[in-house]
Amino acid sequence: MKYNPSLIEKKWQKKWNELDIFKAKIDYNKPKYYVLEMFPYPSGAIHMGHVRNYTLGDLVARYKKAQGFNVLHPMGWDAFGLPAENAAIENSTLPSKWTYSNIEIMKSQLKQMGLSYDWDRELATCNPDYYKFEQKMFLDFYKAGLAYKKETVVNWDPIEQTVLANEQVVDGRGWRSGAEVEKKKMKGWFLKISDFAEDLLNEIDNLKEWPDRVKTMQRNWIGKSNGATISFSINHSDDNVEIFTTRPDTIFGATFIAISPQHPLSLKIAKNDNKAKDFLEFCEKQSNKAKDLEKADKSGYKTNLTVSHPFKKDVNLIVYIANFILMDYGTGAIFGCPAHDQRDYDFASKYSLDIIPVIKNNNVLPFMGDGLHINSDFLDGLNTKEAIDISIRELQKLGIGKKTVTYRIRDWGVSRQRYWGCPIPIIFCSSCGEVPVPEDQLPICLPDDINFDTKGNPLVSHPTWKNTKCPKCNRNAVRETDTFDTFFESSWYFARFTDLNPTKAFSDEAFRYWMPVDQYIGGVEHAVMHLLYSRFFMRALKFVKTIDLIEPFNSLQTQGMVCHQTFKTKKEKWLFPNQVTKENNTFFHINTKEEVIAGRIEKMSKSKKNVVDPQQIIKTYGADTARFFMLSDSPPNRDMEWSDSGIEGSWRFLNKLWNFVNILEVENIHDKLPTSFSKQQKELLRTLNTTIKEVTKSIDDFHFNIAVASIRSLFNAISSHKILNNDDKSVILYNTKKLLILINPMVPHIAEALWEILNENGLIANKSWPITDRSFEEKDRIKIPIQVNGKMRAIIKVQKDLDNDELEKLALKEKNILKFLNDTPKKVIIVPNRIVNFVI
RNA sequence: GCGAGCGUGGCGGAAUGGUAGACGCACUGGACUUAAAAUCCAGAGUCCGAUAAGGACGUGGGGGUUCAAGUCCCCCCGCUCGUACCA
Repeated sequence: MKYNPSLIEKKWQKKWNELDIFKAKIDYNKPKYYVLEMFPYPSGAIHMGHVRNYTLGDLVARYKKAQGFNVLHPMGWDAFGLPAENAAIENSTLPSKWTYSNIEIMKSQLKQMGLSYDWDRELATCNPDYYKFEQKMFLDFYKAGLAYKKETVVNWDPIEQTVLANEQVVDGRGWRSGAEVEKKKMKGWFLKISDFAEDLLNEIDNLKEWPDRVKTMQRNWIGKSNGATISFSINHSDDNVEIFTTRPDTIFGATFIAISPQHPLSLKIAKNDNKAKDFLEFCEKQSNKAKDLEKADKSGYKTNLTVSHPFKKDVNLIVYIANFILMDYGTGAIFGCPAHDQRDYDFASKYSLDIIPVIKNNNVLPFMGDGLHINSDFLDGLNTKEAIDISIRELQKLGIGKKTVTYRIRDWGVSRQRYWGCPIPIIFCSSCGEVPVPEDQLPICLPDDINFDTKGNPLVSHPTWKNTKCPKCNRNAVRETDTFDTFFESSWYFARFTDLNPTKAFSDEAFRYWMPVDQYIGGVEHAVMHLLYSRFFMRALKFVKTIDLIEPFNSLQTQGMVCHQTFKTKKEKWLFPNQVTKENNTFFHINTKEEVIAGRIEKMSKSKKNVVDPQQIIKTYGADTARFFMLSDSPPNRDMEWSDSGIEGSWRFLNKLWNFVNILEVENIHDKLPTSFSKQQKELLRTLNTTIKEVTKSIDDFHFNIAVASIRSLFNAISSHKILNNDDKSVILYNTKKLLILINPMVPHIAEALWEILNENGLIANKSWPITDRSFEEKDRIKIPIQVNGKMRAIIKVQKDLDNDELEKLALKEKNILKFLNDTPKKVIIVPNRIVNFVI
């Protein structure tokens, strides 16, 4: 029988479904294991990134099940978001309709992949059954003082009359309208993540199974700095300007003060100073994306104000308004010490300000390192650490400074001026002010009767939706028309999966049993924001006494991107890979036959058309081949390249496996091992044993490509085993069954089918993971490389654990070694069972 | 700009500081076939050498530590992710 994936995949998916074997139930007799992949945005169709992510997760889920864990492996939809509104505008449909139909499509695609989800736990965040709970959570946060309203600056498109997301601003213009984007001040809701900054930072140390790079990024994002605030009094005025610095020790090198354009003092100055006003307007036009802001040329406006230096009586420092000073960080003001800070140096050079070195070095400025202080009065001769302490002490004595800790992390702005998100349950009353919606009036559902013909947020222009009565005084009032940032939904969905309780966000028992997530898997692009918000959310929920857990994810793995070669016509038009054919190392357009330029290998993206549709791949080769290729080539945490030849290779391997098992003679052969073995049999069993060890370790280490490689090696060993008698057949059958169990988490359909062909009863999905057998553990003879001066010159095969003298003697018998050893070696380095190195 | 990561044959990638290139793809030769595909067997980092033995070079570039460096340290180059309203 030929390998027919579409036939067997359907058959076994149906079987798993009928037997409901992936349904998760609380069972206190088994250790639990919660494996979760980041849920997708229902954009319309699954892409290779999803295929990769979910294949990784499914491997873990099935592997842990085989190891005897009670596995929870759910899937759902991150269903609110901007693309649904864009689609609604472009195709005059409703965001909900578009989203739900996408969910249908994508769900059927995921089902074709044979993933071991408990679909009974499926959720969509745009469903009121889901978002009603987060309205309650927000109210809890609000009542606990964790949510507040403050003014914020947004991108405003004057033509569309709408707020633009950063990604909708292209070169300072609205992506649809092309209008120059304005900055507009608006009030929005914020959550006090900064209250938890210290704890979020400290607890990173306890995230033992998170990648170091993610932890480093989060630490840097939180950005704790120890420093000082110093208050400078402004000459001829009662005002002060308070600055923050991490380097109070360089105070004697201060040559100017710089304040943010959004600083209250800047605004005050601009009232009576048109040039200052012009400068602030210039700054407002600058992009507020961090990357643009930092890259922009440093520029400043010299105000008429000066402050006096606290320790240098006759020195006055000019106050500048400078575009590179961020209002959100520290106090929004600094003192500039050009000699020891790159940005200050650039600024001072541009405006010809004094540069006074205060730390001794070899005169290369700016110098950011440590050293002995000079030109610094009472700090002279001290190193940085001492000088920081003393300078703060002296500032304190003067009553103008103190030790201060600052965090770079800002409070989380959760307001979005959009329709397709969870409504924020607040009512504005002209007499009572902002009033939380009473809990018995939840949920506040989105209206369906909307249209996007009117500009701006449909909730604002809706004729009735926002009109309501004040819960306190019953007078006419209006609802908050902002909706939540979609990171709100993704900050707790993993907890909701533990139990789709209709009345509570999560039942205590289910939460306590399943949480935290044991293995979380997703793209590295979420390293900071999503993961940090989720960590914050757990803390906030604990703060309002909903739960008692602070870290949602025990182990984290981040996957790389799926990349593919790009193709362009000579006229610079992108082509899909299936429009291109290769002949003699040259690429041609499949229809026009014109030559095609093969571009760089890049992340698959629709805009560059270098995408391969998973649906097509599954149709051609089946889900198992797609899954196997996803696992076999690259380690999960690195980028991988999709290649046609790679998928072909996987397809060929599964065919080989299929054919091999199909022609295996199993009638009257049992898989009980003989009592004694031939040399060949022993070698094969040894290979099996190493393979079990290696596959287990590689899966535990998340090096699935190595697990695949060793399974392939095992298969090569089994299939090349010569059959001389029935004992050989038994050994082969024994090995093949173990191989099928090992490969099952990767390619579950073919594994089930072959399991059945071998006359096995029951599902392979329910079989236990194989264990190693000590009697086949190690080889007794090993190879030892012999080096001369660190260069490998010979290899000898010796008895294991041979002592050093014997080893040296044997090594010295090698012709090639003697050739290089003219003298007696100066030194002989021997690492037992490892290496011999003669140094001459 | 800042923060983080990555860089190994023609390609994807293996390698507790101890034989660089496991496993696979592509390639070459052979078997089978009327032929092709598929399949099977063999070969293979580059260069020198005879298709051998053996040698030289070789993990983005430059320097260093070490008996020994892909691996550790310093500098540089390139690419990727994030940068707070994309998800």
